[in-house]
Amino acid sequence: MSHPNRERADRILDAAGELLLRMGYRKVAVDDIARAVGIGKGTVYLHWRNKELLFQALMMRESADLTDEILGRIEADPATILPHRMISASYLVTHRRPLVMAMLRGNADMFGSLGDLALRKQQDELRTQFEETMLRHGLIRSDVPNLTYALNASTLGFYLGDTLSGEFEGIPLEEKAEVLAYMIRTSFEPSGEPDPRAVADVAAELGSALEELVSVYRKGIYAHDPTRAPG
Amino acid sequence: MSHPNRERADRILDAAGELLLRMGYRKVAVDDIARAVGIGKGTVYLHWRNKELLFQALMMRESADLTDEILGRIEADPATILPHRMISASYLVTHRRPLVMAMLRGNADMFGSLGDLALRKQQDELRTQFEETMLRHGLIRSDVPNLTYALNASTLGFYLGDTLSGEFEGIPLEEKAEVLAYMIRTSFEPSGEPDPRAVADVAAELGSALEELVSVYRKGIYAHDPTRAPG
DNA sequence: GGTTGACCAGAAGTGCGATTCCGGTCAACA
DNA sequence: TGTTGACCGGAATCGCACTTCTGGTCAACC
Repeated sequence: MSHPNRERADRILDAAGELLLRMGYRKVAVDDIARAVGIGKGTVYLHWRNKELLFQALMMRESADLTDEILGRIEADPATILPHRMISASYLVTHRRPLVMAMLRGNADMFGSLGDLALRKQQDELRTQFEETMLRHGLIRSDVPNLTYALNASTLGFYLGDTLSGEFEGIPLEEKAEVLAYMIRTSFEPSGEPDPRAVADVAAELGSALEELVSVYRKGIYAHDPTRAPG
Repeated sequence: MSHPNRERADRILDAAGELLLRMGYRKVAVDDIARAVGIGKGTVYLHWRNKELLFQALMMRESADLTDEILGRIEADPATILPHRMISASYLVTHRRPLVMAMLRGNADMFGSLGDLALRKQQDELRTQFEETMLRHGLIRSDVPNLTYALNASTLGFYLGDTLSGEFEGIPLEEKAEVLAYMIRTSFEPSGEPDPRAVADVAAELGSALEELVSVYRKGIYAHDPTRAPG
């Protein structure tokens, strides 16, 4: 038991994700997943203590991949960390991942999967650090009232708009991302060209924070906890 | 039947609103409403052909009052029509009306009440006219990409944020409205002082459009249609 | 030691008859 | 003529027994 096959774990997660998209959390039986992979049901339990942890792992892997994607963009072009580019890139990357979108939408299904996870704290800290770093380097205006709320509320509608109403379904994702970028740039960034030095510094600082986040994610994916809760 | 008492109609709507807030659409029986007013159930049907129309009337009255409130502000100070003030004023006024908020939230309950109403078209036209007029008078920047979507998506989060998550519950409504105003002003309005002449013109133009809307609302409230649908 | 799948308990779903509820009508009444 | 409330039918809800499903375990097997 000491070292369950990591490659097999990934195959399990692949199958779980596929089934999740097709049938929703409720309808996916652990047995289905095992059969799809061609292993016994018990084997799944060698990897994760229960069904919920399995799906948590799936979401963590998805989040890790997503974050990696953003990291890649930052490496390719440090200016990606500019708020309007960072936020619109996140929007695009998120919307192109069906599992993540399903998670964002699926309030009813699979709640708790990431809801009460300790990762929330991690993500909050990242957000706070993002804002603080940007402010410190002058890449976000200092006169924005209630920055945290402002960013949240202004951005939220872009994520939720598609879900309800479907009024703007026809607009291509890229165009929506550009609208979001426009709004962030005009409302939250100073006018004029950003200082390249500041950009490089922030890219380094945020890059390592993101790498840290990815490693926390990845650690969580395969961490099956053999201890049993008392009681 | 020809002229059911208008004052009585208002008392019925008062009771309906109160009960609606307390128990939700489903649980409110027409009998409850009648009893609360102290009249017979049949009398209610002298005013509206069925329950749904009654609640539609309630929502129209609420919308009319709300619009009137905004009109009052415009009259008191024409500069209220500036996008950032108009939108934040609407936000405030809306959030202070429990019935309207209940309507916005209550997807499950009372759907169709205003959903498939022809008023949508009316409101869409108003929105379009708002944008078009603002652009024409130079009170909205002409370089905003996809203006309609931009305004919608940027604003939506402020209305929905409170509903889900409750993360920012502690922030006073006025402060949130100011954040919204800041975002609209910086993203959608030109820099520099607005031309007072343009403000006055737009105030007049939009004022009459809003008055028109109010009169459509008011007409709808008491308009019981004696004709019966065929079939 | 690693893996399996038959097995179990309890949770979730189903079917359906009995019951309650309530929107809408209309004969009777003031 | 305006108003009422008893009444009706259909729809929603409830109760409950019966069935199916499925997360998790563990003895047996490789």
